[in-house]
Amino acid sequence: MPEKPRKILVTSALPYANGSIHMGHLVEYLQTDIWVRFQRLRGHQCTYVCASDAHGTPIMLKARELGVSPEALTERVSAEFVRDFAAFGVDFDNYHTTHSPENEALTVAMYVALRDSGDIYTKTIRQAYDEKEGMFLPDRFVRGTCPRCKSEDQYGDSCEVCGATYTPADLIDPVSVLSGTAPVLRDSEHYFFRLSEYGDRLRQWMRDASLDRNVVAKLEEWFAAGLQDWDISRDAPYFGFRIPDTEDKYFYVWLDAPVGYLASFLNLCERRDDLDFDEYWRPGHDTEVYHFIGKDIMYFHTLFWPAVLAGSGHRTPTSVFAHGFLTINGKKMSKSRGTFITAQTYLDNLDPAYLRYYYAAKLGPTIEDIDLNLDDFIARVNADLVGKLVNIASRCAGFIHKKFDGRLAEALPDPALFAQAADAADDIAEHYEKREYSKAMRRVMALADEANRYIDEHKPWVMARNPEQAADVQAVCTQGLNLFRSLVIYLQPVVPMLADKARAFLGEAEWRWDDAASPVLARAINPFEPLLQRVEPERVQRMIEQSKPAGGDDVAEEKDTISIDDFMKVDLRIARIDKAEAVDGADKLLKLTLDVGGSSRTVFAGIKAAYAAESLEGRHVIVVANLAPRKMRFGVSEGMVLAAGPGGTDIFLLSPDEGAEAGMRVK
RNA sequence: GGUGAUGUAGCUCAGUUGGUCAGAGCGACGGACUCAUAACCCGUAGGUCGGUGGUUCAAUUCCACCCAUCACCA
Repeated sequence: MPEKPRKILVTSALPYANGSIHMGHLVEYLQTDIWVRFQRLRGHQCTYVCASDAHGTPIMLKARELGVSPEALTERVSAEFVRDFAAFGVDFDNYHTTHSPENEALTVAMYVALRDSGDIYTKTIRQAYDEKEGMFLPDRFVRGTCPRCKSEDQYGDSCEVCGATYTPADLIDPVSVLSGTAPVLRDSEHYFFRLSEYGDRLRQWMRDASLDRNVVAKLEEWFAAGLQDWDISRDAPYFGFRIPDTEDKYFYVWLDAPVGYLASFLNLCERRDDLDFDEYWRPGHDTEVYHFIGKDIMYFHTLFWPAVLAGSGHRTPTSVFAHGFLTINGKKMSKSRGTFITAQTYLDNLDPAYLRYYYAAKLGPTIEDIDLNLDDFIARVNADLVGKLVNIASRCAGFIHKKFDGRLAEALPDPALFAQAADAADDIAEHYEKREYSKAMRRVMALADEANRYIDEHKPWVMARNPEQAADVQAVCTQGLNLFRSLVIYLQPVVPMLADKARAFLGEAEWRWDDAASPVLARAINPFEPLLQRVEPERVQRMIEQSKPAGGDDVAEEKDTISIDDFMKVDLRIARIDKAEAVDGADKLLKLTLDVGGSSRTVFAGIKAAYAAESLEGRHVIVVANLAPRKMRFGVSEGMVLAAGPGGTDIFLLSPDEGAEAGMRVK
């Protein structure tokens, strides 16, 4: 089934050069790298490029804070990225930066093409401006009180409490996070890209790209909402590329970031005779281009990016592959829990092969999130990789060396069993191709079970006691080692470092995918050395400890613990229930009228299943008095009464001891 | 709030165009073995397939609503 060699260009999203690579980033780079290595193993020309995303306000400000130039900052961070990626075996053909001459030339050229074809126009918009800092503020750099639910200290684009979306101008008491001063609104001319003109072309592209079902659903949603034109400019000061024919307008970082894919590739083409830029980026060629991204940046990669490419005379991506987010032990990564694990901290404690295998064992082609459960991680890696796979070689190699001078038998005793493993190649390849890595891993491990069962059934250690059966011992172990070899070839894209060691042990040169179908026989192999150590739980524990913040400062911002000041923000009061009544049409709610020391207020509480309304009147409870009012279907709730319990009929209201009076503060 | 996704044995996950579909691996328990990094092999474990209604001869699989978790809202 050898296919015609394909020419494939693959990218991973460009990491933003203001932090460290962590476990979450690695999901994407490892998913991509596995796919790339698989394609190469199959004999295709697969080129993998990436770059640091170096522009934008956050990097500019971080550099300023550190007292260095943005260039110096991003260069330093990029060097760390390169080191981390290399350690995890991420095999880029090129790693570049968006702050490069190639990228500037390409970005400007694409902009000019779009402008000349009428896809760019200018419009004056009104935006938050920090007069003290002398700059316009991105939405996230303004904080204030949510106009809808009145929650304090919310971002300028949306409220984390009630989910409302708005603009910084809508905030009550807005404050610039840079200077602490109140921003003013100021007019500025911005450049817009006519995305709205690209609806039909994008729909067509969506159909051609055979995107994941969930990605299509998301796109349909956006189409239904109507495509809006895209603001591609930012005012100085800004770290980025200046827009031609302007003095103080810069390209928005999200315009030049994806161009970085082209720039990195162009930079590589300048060094490689076998790669032609136009063959991959101009229409009409038989090459393939794939972008691996996280689901959070689908908007940019499935709408803006294909439109910008098409509008500037380039080809559109063959497809875009989106993955989900990583949780650790079922929760978002958290510094205080020690699950904000950087690549470096992982490497200080554990073998990258573990993580590559574990991610592969959990990854599928969808945008579903995956969970790194550390107990499962230890069990899975040890059971599958060490207990099953490596064990096959380990239990056969000894006999071959001790009894047969390291020489394999002339023939396989059970060709059918070997064929079974060899025949799985197509299925496994298809799984890899479709990014169904978890299915591929399952299949390989099932074959490993077969191999172990085979050895167990033939018991070479028993036959070894009988000199007449020597040939059988050699044959059985040769069979086992060949099964092992085929499986390792299948796993090479996932655990290349393990495969390299196995290949050295078997004394072979480079492997191709098809080599899994033909056994190695009648030749000497090298002494067996442990190919992979078991995961030591203590190491995992240490990694967690090392990932926890050293001081107490960082803990507070993690929200797992709060300061006394945070607690004092909560105004807890004793309240007397004056009236309690069932709410018409609500299954769980009781409407409570509370006396909170002179003032009266209404609170809806979901305690109907646990308390009869009449039984409550007159009793004292504890209420959160300064909770933002919340509009409910049956009226506005002006607080919350405290209760414990799992819910349903098991709800238990908190009461003060005798003597407490309505209105007293709880602290 | 709107939209989308997810919720299956202790853990991680398969699976069903509705009827041997209630599964795998790990863990646990029992047994066997000793070649192997206490690995491997055999067997057992009975989870109302998030909840409540509905459609149907039949629903975990279809529909509605609800709950929980997550994401997106340029």
